[in-house]
Amino acid sequence: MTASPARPTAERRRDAERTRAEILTVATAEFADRGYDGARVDEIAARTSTTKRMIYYYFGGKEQLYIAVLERAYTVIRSIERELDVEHLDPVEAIRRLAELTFDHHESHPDFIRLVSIENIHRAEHIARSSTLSGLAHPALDVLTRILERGRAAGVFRADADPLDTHMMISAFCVFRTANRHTFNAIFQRDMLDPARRQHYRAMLGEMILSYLTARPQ
Amino acid sequence: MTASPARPTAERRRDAERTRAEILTVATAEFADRGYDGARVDEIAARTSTTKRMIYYYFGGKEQLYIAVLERAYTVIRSIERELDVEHLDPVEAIRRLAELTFDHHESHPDFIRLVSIENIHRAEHIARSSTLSGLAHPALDVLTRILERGRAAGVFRADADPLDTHMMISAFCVFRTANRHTFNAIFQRDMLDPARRQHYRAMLGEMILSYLTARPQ
Amino acid sequence: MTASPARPTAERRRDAERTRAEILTVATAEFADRGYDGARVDEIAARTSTTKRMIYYYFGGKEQLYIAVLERAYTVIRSIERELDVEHLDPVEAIRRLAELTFDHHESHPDFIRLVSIENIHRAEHIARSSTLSGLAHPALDVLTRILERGRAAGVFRADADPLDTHMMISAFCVFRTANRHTFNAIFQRDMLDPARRQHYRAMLGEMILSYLTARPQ
Amino acid sequence: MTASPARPTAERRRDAERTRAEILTVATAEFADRGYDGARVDEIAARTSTTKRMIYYYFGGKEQLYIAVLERAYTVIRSIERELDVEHLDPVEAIRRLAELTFDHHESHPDFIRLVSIENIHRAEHIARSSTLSGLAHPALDVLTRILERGRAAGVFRADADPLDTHMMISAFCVFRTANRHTFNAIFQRDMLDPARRQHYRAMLGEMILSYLTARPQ
DNA sequence: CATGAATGAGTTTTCATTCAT
DNA sequence: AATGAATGAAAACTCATTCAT
Repeated sequence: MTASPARPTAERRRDAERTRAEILTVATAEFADRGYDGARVDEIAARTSTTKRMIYYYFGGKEQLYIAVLERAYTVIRSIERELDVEHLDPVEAIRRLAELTFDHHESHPDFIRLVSIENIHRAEHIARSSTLSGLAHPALDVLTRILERGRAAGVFRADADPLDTHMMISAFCVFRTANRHTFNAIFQRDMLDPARRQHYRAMLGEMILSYLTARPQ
Repeated sequence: MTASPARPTAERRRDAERTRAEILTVATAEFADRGYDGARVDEIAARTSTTKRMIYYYFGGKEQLYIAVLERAYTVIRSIERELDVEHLDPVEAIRRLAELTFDHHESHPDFIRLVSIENIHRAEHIARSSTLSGLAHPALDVLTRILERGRAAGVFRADADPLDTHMMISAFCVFRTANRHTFNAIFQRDMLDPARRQHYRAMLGEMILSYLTARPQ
Repeated sequence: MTASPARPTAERRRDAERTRAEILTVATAEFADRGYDGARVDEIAARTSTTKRMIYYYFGGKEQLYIAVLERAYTVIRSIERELDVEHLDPVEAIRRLAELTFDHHESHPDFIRLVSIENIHRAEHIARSSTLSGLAHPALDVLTRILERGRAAGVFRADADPLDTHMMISAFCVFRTANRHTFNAIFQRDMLDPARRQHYRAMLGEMILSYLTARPQ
Repeated sequence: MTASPARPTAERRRDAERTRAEILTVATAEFADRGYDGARVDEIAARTSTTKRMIYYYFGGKEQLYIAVLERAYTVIRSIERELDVEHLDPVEAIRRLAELTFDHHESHPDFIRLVSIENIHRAEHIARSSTLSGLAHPALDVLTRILERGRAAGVFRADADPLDTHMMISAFCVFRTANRHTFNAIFQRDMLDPARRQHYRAMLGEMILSYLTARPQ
């Protein structure tokens, strides 16, 4: 009867989605910045266009919000990994390219690295609690698996090269550079994220991984 | 009522030192376990034979206690590094041995690794605030510097091999294995600290470092 | 060394005890007045000479405070019951006297009756959680048991008279009069606690119990 | 989009009535279960096929909903009382039968008893606020009045037997058995609602009331 | 009639720190 | 050197109710 309108349900739902997303974005920054215990729900709310109440309305509590943050962060990273396009290269160049892209992704997602560090401090208990996170695919690992197979078949990679080990070596280097930047700099006065040293580390990673993969096992 | 027994000054000083040390030990465990913000002063006091008041008496507050914990933790690690005795080996074997011993030290000091992660979350602001920590020597780095020099002189190591870069590669691997154990296991179902895989990782680290150092720069 | 004084430890402990007791007294009134969910920790604190923080310091939380209130209330009632001195009377008079004293106790402890009603709304879950409350003695029941035995032996009481049943009949009457006062009055316009009717109800209870106990089972 | 089908007014009214009734049923359970302050509007809405908004639409608010719950509960009980059909019996048997039926009604309406307890905690303020509840007839009391009159006329009942007092004695017993079930059981380890003891209590009530009514006043 | 989103004001709880002796 | 009691400020969380459509 009433010429209702202006804002149909679909539009309002979009608003709700936007509110949820805004909270999530702000919460990601806050949790990454201060850790789970250091983060303040009040602070997250204050940096939002909504109120603290909405955080509880949409997420239920601080912990669930944190889990939602982790879920989104991992999902984003995984979707980036899915863009990896290196399989048209020969195995050696594919690995180098993969390592470099991984290096780049870590550098451009410091919040994600921090969230992972924070989650490790909590012994990954929140990941364990999230079915979303447990069931996530590993695009980068899949790509790596295929490249290593090709390289082994071609005889350029050592026979015992393992995808997950290789992934670990790459990750270790990239994660350490970001996650341990501050203590490393404080102790050794060397900023691993100094742009002037970026190319150096990027090349070093590729050589480290390739020299390992192309070496004969001892 | 009780006429408190006359205790000689020296004895009382020893008691004080013991109390301080006890607090420090408990605090190390608590901070490593829960992070700076997650740690509870009450909890530390409760696990101690003294009272909360003593924490304030001896250390001044939670932050200073945390800094004292960091200082002791770094000092202990450094004194372990000072024990390194690899310089009688030829450069290649010395590096392998150094990497393996570093690997072992990381494995046997998980609390230290956690404290470092925690301190990185706080952007090393407490280390910066501590003159003790800024001025600490780097025995491992000194050893590494001398070995690399010998190796380069002998022509077995690449000319551009840098001590701090090498130290970083070793640390990255060892730290990642411990610090990121939980998320890695949650995501990939592989426990990097599984004793059954220990020897595998230990050898892998040596090969990775040596294949890099002995490779020709590309 | 310092001529310490003014307030020795014992005295301060007494203060603490006084603080605890004050909180308990105020809390008893608040919980009895508004029920568990209706009671406000803030309100209890406000009516106290201490702060809300002290409630948590001494009791741990709202629920534990409520349990402490229940424990004290039951303990007080039991100590009153222990004063019962009716066993020098012949069985009939002893029962009448016991009923009358119970009647009096209920009338003078309306808060206790309210707490019991409230606890029943919560299905006695807090009593179940309190070891103190589960293990409380029942002086009134013990007295009753002995009187009924004497009466049965003398042939004045019916053979199937049971102490707990008798206790229940007495309690039902006394509790109902207090606990259901308000709805009864709202529905029937009769205030069961009107002082003018007090003696009437008091006598009625005695007759009801005694006529039952002295009747032949049908 | 969907051209909502033309529904005749009568049908919509019936839906409305059904919605109202559903809310009332759910609310009765929730209020009886948790008390006025413990009940949650959200919870009631969630257990309903409608939304929270409807509760406010139909009832105005939590308090009015609670009053509506009380009104329906009392109305139901009164209509049951109106079914009482004991006046064809001789006075003694009529009283016994009346007591037993009251006993049965209490047992089969535990939610009603709980609501009455809850309302007493609130000093019957909501009943006072409801004109419906104040003006309710008392069928049971009317029946009782006539039986007692007959009995007194016949000389089998004591001259001072009062209908409302008799009603109170019966109610006290029946209400206590249900309302105080939990604390009684927690304290004395006797479940007054154990089906095995049902007949015992039922007979006991009749004897208690009749022995009183047939006794000579003392 | 109906509904999902939103919210203000309150409510419980926590925590590092200090006081008085 | 030591201690139990105390505390203010802030933090997380809750709930009945209303808004906009």
